[in-house]
Amino acid sequence: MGTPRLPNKRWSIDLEKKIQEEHYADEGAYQNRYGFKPESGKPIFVIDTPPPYPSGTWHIGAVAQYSMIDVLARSQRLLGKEVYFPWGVDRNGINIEFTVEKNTKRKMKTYDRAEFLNLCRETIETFTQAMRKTAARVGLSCDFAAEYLTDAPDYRSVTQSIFIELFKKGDIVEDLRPNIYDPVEGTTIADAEVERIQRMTKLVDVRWKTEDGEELVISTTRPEMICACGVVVVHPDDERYQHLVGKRVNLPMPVDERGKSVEIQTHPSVKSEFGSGILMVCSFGDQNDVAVFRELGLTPFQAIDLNGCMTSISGPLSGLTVLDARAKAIEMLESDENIVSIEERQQEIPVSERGKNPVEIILLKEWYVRQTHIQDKMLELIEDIEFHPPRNRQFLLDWMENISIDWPISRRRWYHTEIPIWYSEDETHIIVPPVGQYVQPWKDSPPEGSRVLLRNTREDVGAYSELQAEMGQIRGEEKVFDTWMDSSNSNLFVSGYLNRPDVFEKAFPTALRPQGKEIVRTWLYYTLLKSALLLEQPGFKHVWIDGLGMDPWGRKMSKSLGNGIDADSVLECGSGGRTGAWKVRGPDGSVNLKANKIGSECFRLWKACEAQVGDDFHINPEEIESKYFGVLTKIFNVARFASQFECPEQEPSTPYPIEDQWIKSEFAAMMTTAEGAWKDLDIYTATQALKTFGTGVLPSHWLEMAKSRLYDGDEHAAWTIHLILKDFLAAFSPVCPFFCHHISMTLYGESAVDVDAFPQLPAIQSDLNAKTSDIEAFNSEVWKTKKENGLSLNAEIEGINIPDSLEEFRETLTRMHKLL
RNA sequence: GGGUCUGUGGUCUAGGGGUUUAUGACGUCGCCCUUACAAGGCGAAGAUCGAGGGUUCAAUUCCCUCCGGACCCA
Repeated sequence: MGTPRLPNKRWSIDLEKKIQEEHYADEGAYQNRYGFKPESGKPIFVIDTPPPYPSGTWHIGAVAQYSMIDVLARSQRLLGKEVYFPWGVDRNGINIEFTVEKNTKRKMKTYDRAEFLNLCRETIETFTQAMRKTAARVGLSCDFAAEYLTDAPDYRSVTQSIFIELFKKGDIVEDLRPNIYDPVEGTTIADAEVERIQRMTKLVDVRWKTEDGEELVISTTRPEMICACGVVVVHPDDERYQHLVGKRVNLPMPVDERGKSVEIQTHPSVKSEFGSGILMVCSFGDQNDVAVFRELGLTPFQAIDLNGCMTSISGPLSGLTVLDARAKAIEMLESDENIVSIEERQQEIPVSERGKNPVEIILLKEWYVRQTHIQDKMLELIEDIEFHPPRNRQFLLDWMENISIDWPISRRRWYHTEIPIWYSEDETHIIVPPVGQYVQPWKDSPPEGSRVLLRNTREDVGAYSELQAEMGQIRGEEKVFDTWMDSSNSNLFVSGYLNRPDVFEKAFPTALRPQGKEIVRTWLYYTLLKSALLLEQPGFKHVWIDGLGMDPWGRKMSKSLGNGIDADSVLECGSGGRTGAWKVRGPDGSVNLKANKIGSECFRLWKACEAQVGDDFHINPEEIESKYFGVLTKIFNVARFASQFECPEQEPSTPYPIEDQWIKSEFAAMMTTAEGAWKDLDIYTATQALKTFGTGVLPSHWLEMAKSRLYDGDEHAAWTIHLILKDFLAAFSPVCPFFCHHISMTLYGESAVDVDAFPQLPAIQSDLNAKTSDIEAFNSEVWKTKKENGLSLNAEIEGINIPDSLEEFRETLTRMHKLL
């Protein structure tokens, strides 16, 4: 026995930070420890981490989730896998464009394109730096040296090459179709980017006349769209209007370049109880109009142009914005006495998620990824993927069931990956770059190795260098990709597609996709779509879909609610003796939360213990500290206690006393559970098992039994405590890596985070494990009796009987409790 | 408005027809500085398992409806 080799009396945030800094400081050592070494010979385990989008603050829920991905990465290393835990940053997209516009108070399209891109790049780089810091502070063991940025040439070239590959296969098509369009931002958007808001609108009852003079009334909120009306419909079962079906009705507004009347037909989508029960269908007032036009085989009109203004078919409204046109249409209808009534009513209108602008549906020639044809195949492939938790597979299936149109992927924005195409002067040919080459067609010429394809049939007709003269004045595509086009390549990119074919062969399907449940319909779906189209394979072996971080009352954290909690404030809480304080708006006014020490280890332990994968979790710093900091202290003290006893050079060859056999068997049983849980990506079960053992039966029962032997220099006891502690730290290190690293380095000179094979376990003796509850009950009873009799715990006591079931433990229990 | 998931002491959680007078943790209360640990130990109180209906000899567990929450969609 000597002085404890762990000098600190307890775990602290300052100690944690010091260890962390040392850990990250030596890049060589760090890379050696956590870098991806595909040639190591171990089974490859690639994690397709969600590249975070730097926006200035990293949501604490996302940081918590990311720390759990780190737990998965570390636990797989512990199980002997060659883990690739990439650090990627998603930097494409409209968010950063908006940020720059806001900061400079200037709209994107007033800039020179190259100048604007530079501003975006600089801004996003500062955000990225802050995010890297937080990533290190929460203890991520990513391969930071291999950082990838989705706006960097190497990543974008993969996106472009995949686009070309899919185009050649016929899975990407160009077509004139109705598109959801944000006229303010000047771009098409996908279904997934539309949201709806409530607003007041005028519902106008307009008088129409059939060609033979019968009057009918049609209610509409969009009278300016009358010029694009293709048909008037009634419900097939509506008795009131059967006589009208087949007749023609005159448009109540003047129009140009089109017929002045339309036919009356039937359609089941009409709600007879709404207004008069007669509906005008225009190209395109809403999604239903799109469906009716398609079903009835009508030719759509182009009523609104790319600037959100009325086109020439609207006659006197032409050139006006939609809102002005609506006002003028009402005015004109009124002066012609064609308005029966106007009613103010609340209505839900579709707006763009990013700009909150009312969107229009207009006809545009855009690029699409075909997806409706492959749904059945995808369903088949997805069956091979293991979901964690299994029920979250349903989110994906539900979304897939609702896929009815192809995925529009072109956008009229700038800070995105460019569509890698040039068009010949006569528009019949397209020119594409060679694989792996990043191009910006809006400013560059086709690079060496570019090919010429027929635009319609995709047939390769030769090298651009040879056909250049025939192409005439070529035009570079100005449009860019939807950012999901980039993100949905992440698993291919990190698994080595195109860049490391040798690795890709072993690494695909990607071992694990961890993500939040809110982006199943986008990131997960689009990624699986790509894998299905390109490779006819499921993209992943495992998909791990976690819940979301909520405020302490279970509500979503948001700026408008004022209930957000900053991640850095929690991770830094307790450093330099500073306490943390948070003012959070709750359901009944503001609440002040206080904590003295949290840090990354406690934060990670909390998330690991608190919620099963898939469940939403409440984030309350006070709770994190009170429930989990004590666990660290307890385990730290067990180690500190153990550290005063030398570990024997060799395992003693004589038989172990019964209590040592018992605790080793208990330990083996617990570790078996933990190992199974780690294999199963079940953080909760593994951590709970370790925590319960490490703070419960080990210190409270066995340590008390073995204490006197330890003080007496007993080799069996010393060997046992160190055997258990060392392997415990290895198994616990995925959750609290710096904590375990520090203790194991101090005691054993080897780091728990470097263990790359799950420890060999002692034999499980189930007859001994069966005694555990009796032992715990007996000990409790003795402690209680001593307390009731006012005796200190190390006082002698008489009159206590050891039950028959614990006969084998008679000697140790007698010594432990000083029974007489 | 629709779909999916979810609902166990103040908080988080285990259990998934009878072995349950429902597990454990935190918090609360009471007692105790017992040589690793008061960031500890012992003990106590606290839940009609969201509400109502049904199936069953038996429901916290299965079914239905409703209510709350979350995610997604319209």
